Amino acid sequence: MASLRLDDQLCFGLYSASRAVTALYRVVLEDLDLTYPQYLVMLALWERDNRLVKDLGAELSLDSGTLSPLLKRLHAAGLVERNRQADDERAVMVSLSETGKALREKAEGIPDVIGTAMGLDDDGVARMRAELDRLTESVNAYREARSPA
Amino acid sequence: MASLRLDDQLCFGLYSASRAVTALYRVVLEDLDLTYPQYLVMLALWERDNRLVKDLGAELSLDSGTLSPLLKRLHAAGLVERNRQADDERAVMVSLSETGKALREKAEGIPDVIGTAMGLDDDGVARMRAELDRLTESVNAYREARSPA
DNA sequence: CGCAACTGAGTTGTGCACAACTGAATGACG
DNA sequence: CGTCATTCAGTTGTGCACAACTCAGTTGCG
Repeated sequence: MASLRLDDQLCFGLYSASRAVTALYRVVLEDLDLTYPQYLVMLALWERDNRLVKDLGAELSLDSGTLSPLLKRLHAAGLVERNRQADDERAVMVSLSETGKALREKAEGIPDVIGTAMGLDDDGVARMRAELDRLTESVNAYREARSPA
Repeated sequence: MASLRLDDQLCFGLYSASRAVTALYRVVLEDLDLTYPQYLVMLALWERDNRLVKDLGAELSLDSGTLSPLLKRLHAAGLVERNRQADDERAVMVSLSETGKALREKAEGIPDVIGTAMGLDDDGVARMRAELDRLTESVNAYREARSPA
């Protein structure tokens, strides 16, 4: 039976874990002068360059209200270029600059550092990821049913 | 072997899950006119009233930079009182108003709604909470070792 | 064609999260 | 007793996250 006690709640555990991981990234990403959300955008671009703002938003579940200023900062840091599409003037293509591509080298070691800090073996990581994905899916489905977009 | 691929990463799963749960709370807490962090403070006070700002901060791992304006908003909403201690003028005691106490009734149903949305049985919740707590602990220990307070 | 509906990016405003700081109150110690 | 370090709450500034909105560009459709 669920109660209103703070320490019963899975949600608080999730919130705490997420903040703890972000705090670790803050330290690790200091070298690269990136915040965690900026690092996520860079990850997406390192994986596949030349993306529309819309597509980055879909992958990270972030809207233009978050991405526009974030991309402006990445541009100011010299890491990405932004160009409107010729065939659709509404759309903006985001591309890595040479500096942005080069930064990938400095990021190579990060996943292992984070992995070590989490103290999970590969199985543990995979299991937890699967559970978290299922949880996200379930929660989003419930919310969308209750509060239709 | 950890890689820089976005969809490999446990951290992104954690970040996504945390945002999904917060988005669900946003809908559920609409009735109470509370944000999720405000709800956490109310939970802490419903559990034990009359707390110093410092103690709330310790329980929720939030500093005064976050709590001071949040408590100001809870006060403006008529839910809490804030009074400086007579024996230590630095400390501020946070107490529930009658309205704040009464709001608890409206919150009684929330844990079950969230539980249903997450689609986990009691065992699943307990297991996940344990894993998340362990993860938080491990990550915080690593970070504190690497970047001493 | 004409125009209404929609789409994509951006802006504005609110509220967290956190670093860095201020300033008053307290405590420790020679 | 004096003074120096510490503690506590609050403020300021930056950067997400998100709702609500604007506005130009595009599409659909009669």
